[in-house]
Amino acid sequence: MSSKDSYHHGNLRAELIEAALAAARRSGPDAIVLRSITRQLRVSPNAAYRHFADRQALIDAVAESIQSKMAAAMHERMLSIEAGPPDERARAQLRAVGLGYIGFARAEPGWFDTAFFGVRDGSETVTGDLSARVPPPFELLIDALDALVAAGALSQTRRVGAEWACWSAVHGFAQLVLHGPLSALDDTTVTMFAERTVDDIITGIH
Amino acid sequence: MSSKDSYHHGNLRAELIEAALAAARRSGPDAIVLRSITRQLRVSPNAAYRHFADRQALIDAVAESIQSKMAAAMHERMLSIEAGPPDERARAQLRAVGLGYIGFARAEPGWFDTAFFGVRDGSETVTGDLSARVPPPFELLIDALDALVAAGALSQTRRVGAEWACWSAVHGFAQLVLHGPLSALDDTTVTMFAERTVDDIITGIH
DNA sequence: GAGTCATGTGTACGGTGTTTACATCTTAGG
DNA sequence: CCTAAGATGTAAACACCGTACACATGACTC
Repeated sequence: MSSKDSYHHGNLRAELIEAALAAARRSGPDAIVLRSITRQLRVSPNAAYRHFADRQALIDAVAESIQSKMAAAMHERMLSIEAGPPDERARAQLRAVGLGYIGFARAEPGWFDTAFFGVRDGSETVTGDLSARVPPPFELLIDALDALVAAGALSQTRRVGAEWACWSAVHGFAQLVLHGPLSALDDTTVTMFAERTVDDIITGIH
Repeated sequence: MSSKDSYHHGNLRAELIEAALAAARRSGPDAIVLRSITRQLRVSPNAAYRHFADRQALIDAVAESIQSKMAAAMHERMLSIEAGPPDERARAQLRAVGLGYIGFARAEPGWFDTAFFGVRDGSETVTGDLSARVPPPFELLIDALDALVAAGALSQTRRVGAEWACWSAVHGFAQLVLHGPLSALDDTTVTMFAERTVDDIITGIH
């Protein structure tokens, strides 16, 4: 029991994020509705405003949390790669990053939809720290590409811009699976196409 | 003047779509709000329900319209490709499809966000015609890939699944540009990375 | 000309994010 | 220890939203 059921909740900010995480997991970012979440926590609707500037700020916090979980899942998948020739190993790691990205999206569609730049309002200028906050999953990708260079499997000149090609491919595939035509296909077929897509982009960047 | 400013509007369905298109163009799908649009057309909020089952139905109609515009824009870009060796030409066409897709997204971000499977509510099962309605832009991609096979530049076995890899790459890139980190970069740099991504995926599918 | 049906309006309900003013608890300083 | 300040909760209200239901209007058919 972390709540003190008195006037002051004591741990609201954390529990708001947790409840929002649970809601998003079931039904995506639109399920993060302040009134519903505060109701769950037996707290007035406005209580949330003591911890978040507005709804979007809560969503952002949730997104950050999800990104960490996602990076952890991807990292775990990378660990199960046996050693071998450095270049082959580097390529396998990169492959694991891509398949891990897609795998997380398929395993946790609600979370995935919440994690990255959801379709926001049109008149939005991202505030400031554009280059500062790098999503942990993206960092994994950067590292994998750098390792590929270090292993001599990718030239320095071809290295520049490769991250965008890779991220584009896996992110787009995730969208197609979660909300596009690929959602109609059975799991094994989707897995096949996912591997095809990841392998192709890895081949392509060389 | 297409309106008759009497009790019956006379052309409401079409004008609803048009107004929704204009709103979406400025600020994306969230800007398609029934009350605002019906207000513009000097019509009661419920009037829309005589032509669309609900808000989503209107959005779907708008999306379909945008997809047509998009395919037209992409097609136009393909026309400006001079003749040459069949395989080179086929590859150039495919490249134009990809760059056209991304180009449209950058030129009309609000429309692009509305055109495809926007992040919907979690508890949604797409109703029925999964395989039936193929977005026109996607058809262009299919044709370009088939042409690549016909030109002998892509084997039959490598053909299967190639559309998903290609679509994934360009769609993902569009997301990264519109709502992701790439939005912070200047236009020429983004164009460079777009070309890189498209070229890489085309190389990769072979 | 009468009646039917498509298409519009009025009113109302339940939901939302957010603001403003006020209540309560915690905690630091004299 | 007591008090003032600041952090954190509540209450009421506002301005929206999508949508259901009953009713009004007008166009087209027999």
